[in-house]
Amino acid sequence: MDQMHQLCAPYGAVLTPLTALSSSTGYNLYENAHDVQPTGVKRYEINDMLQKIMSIVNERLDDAQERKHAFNSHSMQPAFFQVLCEIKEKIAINLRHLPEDEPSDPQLMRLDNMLMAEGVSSSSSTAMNAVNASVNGTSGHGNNVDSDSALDHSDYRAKLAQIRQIYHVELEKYEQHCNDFCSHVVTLLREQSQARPITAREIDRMVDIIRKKFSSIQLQLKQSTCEAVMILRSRFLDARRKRRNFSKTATEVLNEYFYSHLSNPYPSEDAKEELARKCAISVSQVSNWFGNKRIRYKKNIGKTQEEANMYAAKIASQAARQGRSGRESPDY
DNA sequence: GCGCATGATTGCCC
DNA sequence: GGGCAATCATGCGC
Repeated sequence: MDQMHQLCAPYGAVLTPLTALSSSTGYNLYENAHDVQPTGVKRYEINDMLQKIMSIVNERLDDAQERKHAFNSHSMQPAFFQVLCEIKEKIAINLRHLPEDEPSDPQLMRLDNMLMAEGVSSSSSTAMNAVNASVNGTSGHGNNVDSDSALDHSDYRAKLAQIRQIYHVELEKYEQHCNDFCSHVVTLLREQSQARPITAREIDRMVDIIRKKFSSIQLQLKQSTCEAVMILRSRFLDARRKRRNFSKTATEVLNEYFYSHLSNPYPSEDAKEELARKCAISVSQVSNWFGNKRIRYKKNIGKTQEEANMYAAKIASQAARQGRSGRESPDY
């Protein structure tokens, strides 16, 4: 914002160095003993002009138009402009000292990624896909959903859609204000460039600075949105703790695999996917099931022996049937 | 309502 | 990252 202050500073801010520099510019304002300048303009005229310039900045733009026009058409205006150019050169308000474009903020990138992943900052169709993926994700219910959880899901979707809507409305508002402010500043600087040296590149720089300021506000908006999504998500995840037992068929399929691979009950990723497909559950649910099963089998090996025998007999009879029909035994 | 079964989560280890 | 062990939270039969 310092650069903005420097560029938008009242004319008075550069009038003090004007005195000091006047002798070196050839427009010595005060040293003439008879109060007459080399151009034939008297000292009181210069003071009068400076006073007018000073007062212009305190007036409304509309009210100042006439006086600005008078200033621009004044015979001393080109000389004054030249003085300001040289002053500017001396006090080094130039682009060499302005910082180059900064790399993308990693925090902003993280927030953007999260908002994209949650389907908040992407297009609407992609957003709903992301929401659906989030709701029916790998660690979720899979296809094992009932009407209660469906209600939870629709509630989650509705709330996420609400967050998305608020986010986009606010974002649009910020962008609108930013554009309005930028165009206002550009107009102002272009107008001022008639009276003092302001290059097009400096105006562009100023617009960049303003946009960066507004992007910091956007960052806050993104942070707030992320927080809201996280809170909503954590509530939904809590709700997902309401587990549902697997279907009888699913449990049988899993048990058959477990007891037929009792020497090494560690299904490969492919086998887990196949089991997940057969049982209509997710791969992570299959992993959970086998994790629980291994521990509980080991803890209770005597008690589960009966179950093991039952499945062993079942597997043997299946193998016998398949042998008679010439089919190969299923292998995950 | 109680106790057990069971799916999910968490923290730790390798 | 996968597996183990402990634990939580819920389902379910009695």
